[in-house]
Amino acid sequence: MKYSSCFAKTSKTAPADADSANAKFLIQAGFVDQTMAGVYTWLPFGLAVLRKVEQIVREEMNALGALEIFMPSLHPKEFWEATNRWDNVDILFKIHSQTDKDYALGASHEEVVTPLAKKFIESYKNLPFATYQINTKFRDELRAKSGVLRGREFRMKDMYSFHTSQEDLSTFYQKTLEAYVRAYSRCGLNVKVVEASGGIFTKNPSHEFQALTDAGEDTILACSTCEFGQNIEVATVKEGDACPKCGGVISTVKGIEVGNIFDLGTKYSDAFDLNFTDESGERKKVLMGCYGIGTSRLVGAIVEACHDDRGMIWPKSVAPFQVHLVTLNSKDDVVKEQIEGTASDLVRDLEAQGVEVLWDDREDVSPGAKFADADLIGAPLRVIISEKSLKEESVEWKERSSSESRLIKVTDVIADVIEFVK
RNA sequence: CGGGGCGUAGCGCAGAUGGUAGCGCGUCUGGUUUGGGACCAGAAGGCCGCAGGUUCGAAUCCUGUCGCCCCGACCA
Repeated sequence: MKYSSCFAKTSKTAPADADSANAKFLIQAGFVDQTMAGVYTWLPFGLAVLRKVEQIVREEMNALGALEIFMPSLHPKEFWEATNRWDNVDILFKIHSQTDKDYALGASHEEVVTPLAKKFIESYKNLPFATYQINTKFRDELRAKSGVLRGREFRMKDMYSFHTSQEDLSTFYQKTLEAYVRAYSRCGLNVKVVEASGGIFTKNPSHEFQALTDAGEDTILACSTCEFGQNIEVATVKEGDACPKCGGVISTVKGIEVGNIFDLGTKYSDAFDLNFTDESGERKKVLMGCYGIGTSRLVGAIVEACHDDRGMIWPKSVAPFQVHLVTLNSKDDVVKEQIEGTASDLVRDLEAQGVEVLWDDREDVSPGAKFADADLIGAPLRVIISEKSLKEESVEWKERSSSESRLIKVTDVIADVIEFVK
């Protein structure tokens, strides 16, 4: 893709009121645009990242055997009344129609998926199964904040599982926990799995997935040596204590909650009378689990964890493109043509190999401005083609995460890039 | 929802004591430039968030209102 063809440009100045790194850089680099408080448009570069994150999550859910569906965001009032959440959930957006009907905008989808499952579950032979969607959620938060970390409209992957026994649910719950850790890891983010409150969902323990960074709004008590961690809301340990698992020291850290899983038990099966017939012909409640990953928040968390003072530093797996190609102008028309020719050949060959390239083809912009934009946008690899490099029959290779650059022969670039993006 | 801050050109900002709006960046034209956000000349671009009020006169004072950000409360 040519930079000049993208309408969403970078800005030299950061937005004045953005405090968090994700808001600052995502807006300044033209990845998102704020429509209103807590609501963002995902622009081409930002959408590319969001899609990659969601695809990774999708692959991990598919690997669990869950099947993807797509549920509506407009919900009938009756579904939310069935769980007493119409009047008791403050964050629920409610809509009144011209035909005098009430609807909710989906803040979550237990109320939709449970009646749905009821249509297909009759006996133990239909169980277990899990289904998920990646969709937009609406929550009337009192205060949106921190860029895409806490919005009123945001993207979320939510999965629901249905079981005949607690053992089966627990097994699936554990497998999901492991799949979540893999998904975050593939997105370039290290997370801590912590014990958390089940909120209004369940009395059973739940687990949160916390990206540990000072920008986080959650307080975590974590062992410095083993994986033990608890959200301060439910913590049975305090700072300085010995870890109950390994004896290490417990310390306080900040985290961004990028996922949460719940053992729902029969909470929703009770509300919607979701039953199955077991082997002996007895009617029993279906056991459910629900599992969420805020995918747009995850993008924000990645920025919080992966940036420096010049801009974002995308992990290869979720970068909007792998290669940021910069061509520098020459006053010599012949050399200029060589530079352009080399660049367009390189773009063509890389794209043929499935490598995504942003080519900064602007002619009226100084080298410094192009470098600053490359640092801001944060593609993993910057490749410069210039008069200087072509004299050595080379391009200049610089990784965003490193301060060193080196020359690579033009004839070797394709192979080296393919190796790099692997 | 309580507390605080801020709304002036696309972005970042300046506009004591009221007199009808300016700077930098960006944009457009022309020219010179080209390895870490180049330079010169010219130009376009504003209902000073919105609504009332005070005044001969309001970006400026008063009242209300809307919006954005931060802290807190809240948070599946």
